[in-house]
Order: sequence, then C-alpha cells, then structure tokens
Amino acid sequence: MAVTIRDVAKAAGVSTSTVSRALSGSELVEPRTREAVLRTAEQLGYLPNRAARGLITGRTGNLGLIVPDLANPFFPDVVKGIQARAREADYSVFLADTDEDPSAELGLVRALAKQVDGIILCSPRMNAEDLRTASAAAPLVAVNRRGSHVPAVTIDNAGGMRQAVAHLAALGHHRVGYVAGPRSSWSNRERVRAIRAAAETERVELVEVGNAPPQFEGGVAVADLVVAAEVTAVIAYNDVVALGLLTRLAARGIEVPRDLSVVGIDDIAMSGMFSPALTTVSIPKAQSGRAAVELLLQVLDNPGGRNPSRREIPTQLLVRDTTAIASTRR
Amino acid sequence: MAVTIRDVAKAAGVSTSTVSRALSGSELVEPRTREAVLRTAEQLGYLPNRAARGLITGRTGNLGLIVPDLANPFFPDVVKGIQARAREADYSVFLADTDEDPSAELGLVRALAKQVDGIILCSPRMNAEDLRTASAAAPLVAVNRRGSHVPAVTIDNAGGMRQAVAHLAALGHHRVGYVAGPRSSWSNRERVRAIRAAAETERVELVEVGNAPPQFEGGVAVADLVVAAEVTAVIAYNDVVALGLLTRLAARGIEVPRDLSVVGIDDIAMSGMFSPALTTVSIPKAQSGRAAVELLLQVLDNPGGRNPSRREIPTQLLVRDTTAIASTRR
DNA sequence: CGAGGTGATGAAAAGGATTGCATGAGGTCA
DNA sequence: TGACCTCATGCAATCCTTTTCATCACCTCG
Repeated sequence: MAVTIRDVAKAAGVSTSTVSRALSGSELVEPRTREAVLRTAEQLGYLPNRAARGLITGRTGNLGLIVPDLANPFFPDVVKGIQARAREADYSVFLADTDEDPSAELGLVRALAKQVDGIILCSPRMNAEDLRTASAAAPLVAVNRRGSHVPAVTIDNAGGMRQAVAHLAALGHHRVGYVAGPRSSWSNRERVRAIRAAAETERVELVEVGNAPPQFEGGVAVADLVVAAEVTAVIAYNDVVALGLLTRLAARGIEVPRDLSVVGIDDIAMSGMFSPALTTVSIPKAQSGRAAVELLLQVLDNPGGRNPSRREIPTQLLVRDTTAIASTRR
Repeated sequence: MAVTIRDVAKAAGVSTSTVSRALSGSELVEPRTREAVLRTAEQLGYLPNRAARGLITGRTGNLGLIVPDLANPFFPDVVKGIQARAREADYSVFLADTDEDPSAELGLVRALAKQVDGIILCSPRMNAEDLRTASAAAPLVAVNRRGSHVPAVTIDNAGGMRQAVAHLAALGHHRVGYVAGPRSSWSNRERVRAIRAAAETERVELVEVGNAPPQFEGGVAVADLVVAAEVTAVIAYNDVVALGLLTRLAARGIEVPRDLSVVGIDDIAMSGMFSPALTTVSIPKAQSGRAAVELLLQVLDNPGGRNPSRREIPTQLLVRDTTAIASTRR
C-alpha cells in the first residue's frame, strides 16, 4: 500500500514521533535528524494521510463554497479568486451550487459542515435566522451579504450606485428606473437603498420596476415594463439582467443609448463584448473571493475570537456605450 | 463534542458494531434493531465522521474535478452536471481550475490524488504520456479527450461537424473556413479531422484559419484572417471564439449572415442572446458531466476491471440567425 | 562533584468507524 | 433429547497521525 509515517521512521531509524515532528517543522528536533527524516520521506515518496491527520487534529484542510448559480458569469470569477487564495494556504475547495434555490442553502451548509473547516457562502438568499443557524454549524464567511454575527465580504454598493446615478444625472437624465433583483437578495435591498439615496442627492426621480429573476430571461421579461415606465435611463440589478433588457429593447426597435441609457452592475466578461458595450458598475470579483478566504482563515486561526470582521471591496463605474445624453424626444 | 457512533450505541443499548451495520444497511441485523438504531441516530443528530470512515475504508467520498477555465461558459454547465450526479451518489466534489495552463494539470492531479477516490479531467491539454501518468495516480475519467487506457466521455464531433458542413453546403456555400482552437486540444484535432471528412463528402472547399486561443479575444484576433481567406462561411472552434469573431466582423462592417455565415460549437447560454443569435452545434453539457461521474463510479466499483469504457454524447446543430444562403457578391 | 535544568527522543494513547472472528441463543432434524 | 446449524450481536483489532508524557543524556552552575 501507500508509504506511511512508520515506514519512514523505520527507514530513518527513528520513531514515528520524530518523523511527525520533523515533518511538521517542530523546533524540538535536531537539525541533523530533521534533515535525515525529510530526505528519507522524500525518497520513499511519503505523502501524509489526510484522513488520519484529520481524525486526530479535527481539521480537514478543506473549505466549502456555496454559490447560487455557477452559470451566472459573475460567480466563476469569484470562485477563481477563492480557489487561488485557498490553494496558496494549502486548502482544497468543495464547490456546491444551489441552482438559485434558497431553501437548498441551509441543507448544503449542514451537509458540508462536517467535511470542511469553514464555509464561504456566496450571495446567500436564506433568511437571517437560517444564516445564524448556518454560521453555528461551521465557521462561515458570507459574500455579498451581511448578517449580525457573520463575517462578511461585501462590495461598496453605495459608492457604485452613487457613481452610476451621478453619471446619469450629469448626462441630463431626470427620471431613472431601477430594475430590481430578487426580493430575498441582500444585494438587491442594498442597491435599492443606495440608489434611493443617490437619486435624492442628485435630484433624480426614481422609478422601481418589477422584480426580475437575476437571469437573462428576467431582463427580457422586464423590458416592456421599463419602456412603459417612461424613463430615459435604467439601472439593472446586474449585468445579466441588463443584457436581457438590451436584447428585448433592440427587438422592440428601441435604440440604446439614443432612446434609453442602460447601466448594469458586475462587469461580467461578456458585458464588454455585447454591442453596444454595456456601461456597468465594475466589481473586483476575484478580489472579493480572495478577501473571503482571508477572512475565513482569520476566523479559523482565532476560533474563540468574537470578531465578525468585515471587508468592503470598492466598486468602479465603467462607462462604455450604453449611456448617453438624455434624449429630449420623450 | 460531536456525537459519535458510541453515543448512539449506548443510547440504543447495542454495540458500536451493530450501529455501524444498521447504518450501512448490512443484512446481518434484525429489522427491529435496525430501526431502533436509526431512530436513535436521528434523534441524537448523529453524522458519521468522514475522516474516521476514510481512515479504515480507504475511501474519501470525494471526487476531484479539474477544468481549464471556469470563466469559459462551457464549463460551468458541465460542472453543474457533475455536481448534481455526484451529490446523488453522495460524493462531494473538489474543484480546481488550471487557468488554461496545461503544465499545471499534472500537478493538480497529483495534489488531488490522495484526497479523492477519483478524478474527472475536463478537456485536458496535457500530452498523452502525462495523461497516462495521471491516470496511474488515481482512478480517472477524461472529458473531451481520449487516451489509450483512460475511460472517457466525448461528444460526437464527427456528427456535429457533418451536420454543420451539410447545413452550409445546402445553403450554397462552397468555400468554408474553420477557425482552429489550441493545437494541444484533442477536441480541436478531432474537429479538424471531422470537418475535413465532412467537407470532402459535401464537396466543399475547406480553409483552415489560424490557431485562436479559445477565448473571446482569440475570435477577435482571427477575424481579419477569416475575411482575408475569402470564404462565405466559417465554423469556429467554439462559441466564445465565434462571438469574438462576430464582434470584430460587425466592427469592420461585415454583416452576418448576409456577407458571411458563422457557426459556433458548444451552445453556451449567451450564444442565443447575441444578436444575431449564433447558429451552433449544441453539446449537452450537463449530460456530459453526469456521464463522466457515472463512468467514474463504474470504475470505482470495479477497481481491477480493465475496461477503459467510453461514452459518446450526441450533438445537435442548432440553426439560428448567423447562417444564410451564400452571398454571390464575393 | 552533585543537583537541577534543558533538549531530543520514544512509548503509547487517542481519535471514530469498520470488520473478522467469537459467542450465544434459538431452531431444526434425526 | 442431543448434536449441529444459523443468525444476530458483541469484542477487539485496525487504519495513520498527532501529541502528551516519560525518559535519558548531557550540560551548567553552585
């Protein structure tokens, strides 16, 4: 079978304790001995058995990652950031996808809890109580969501919305729409709040339009409502919705940005590929992912510590081709 | 701490052996006892310790999954299929992304090998020898790649290419281009071969254009070569490349499909969202993922069995708006 | 020179689940 | 009624690593 620590010990002429210590970099082993052990381990191709280690240390070396929908291009980038940072810290990542089903989230947390040292919950839709329950089941960091005692990585929604609304106001838009996302989404609630505040500051009239499922089809479906709302500009819950919107608008012969300005949120890769290229509030996705891992590692290293730390990632308006001077036609 | 099998045994008034047997569904336990044990376990909220189980069984209950680039919308769908099927079989999935770096693949396989029961390698770019090495390190199934002794899930490239070329030929195209993907890609080599064969059958002249990185930018970059090749239709290595192509063609004022027909491969979600909607060879991505897991489970259940089984998933041409009658202008 | 200290090492327990083997009760058949 | 068999159950070993505690040698200082 596989080579164990005992094989190494025998080959090196020491005890398993010494091998273990040498391998884990303990100070309590003579340099010469350590080196001999390491050399032997190398020669024999020794690889520690994670199960055995986990059994005694109670740590798995694994992290859990739960996302609502991997098919939404926003998440793969976040996942990549998480992956990369986790690998640096020598953790492996379990990935699970809830298929946009909030009721699946808690179950997945429970299922994962025993197999990981900590969990990263991306854009969770579960209610506050479930979130508390979840964070009791395992060390946990939320991304794009705040909870009372849950460490969280969020983005600067307020700043992003302020930039977006100011941009539109500066272009002469007085009546702006917001295509809302799912009601259960914390990000959506944040964005609504931020947009309202920004609209007030900028003296822009705000019209909230529908609740779109955060998918392309949601944008398609809500487009006619946007038109009916008689706004000259619209901000969408996210880029995917904005692209759906764009598609339906084009089909109805409404030209963007001449007749209507559109702003997305996320800056997914394909938003720049569409024509016209989407003006959007850019989120550093990989950075969010890395930050989440860092927060989680911090929590793991300091288990008792009652520090629901938070990290907020800045956002940046990216002006591209879907926003222009307000048309006077309407 | 956590409730163990001993707690359950004590509470149910039986031995740990009986609990273990009851839980694992062994026949050697009286129905009444089994039920009592199950009820007790349920009440106590018992969850088996995977590390302990793994230590003795040698199994981890985990699968490894390696993809070249999660940001390519093709892969999330495959991953979702794999996820779903793995969960049904009570396996968890480790995800790793190589960032399109073939030299990282083998290292990841090695790193993962000790922590999983088997590995699924999506569209591996590693050479044949490394693939053999990899498959020696752990039970392994390849997706979109064949190797001499490696179980594999592939798609019917030949059938898809035949449909695509026949479709173009029927529209009167006599000179068709193929935008090649990475040379190291098995899929690309397969597609080249299949297209050549189909072109011969359909009496269509085939022009192979460039080698594009399998990304949007690759399509953008190769567009001018396509124009210079003076073809009336072009098939791209995949949808992402096709969309890049489309974007650059539009920028150059070349109208699709009037001036040039374009066919993609993959049927990623956004290919239908672009305008014009992309004609493409559809691949059942989730189904490929599920099939890969099934093949892997089969290998795991039958360790000695020298059966490098294979599964081929059918493909289907999806005619949308980027193909039309060949223009006579050229 | 002896007591106490230091530092390297080894022995052994612990961690939780599985499983081969032993046990004992109950049943069957002669 | 006794020998034998079957079947449910329990006992105990095992998987591999970490870690506590004990040990032993050697050094230092009084």
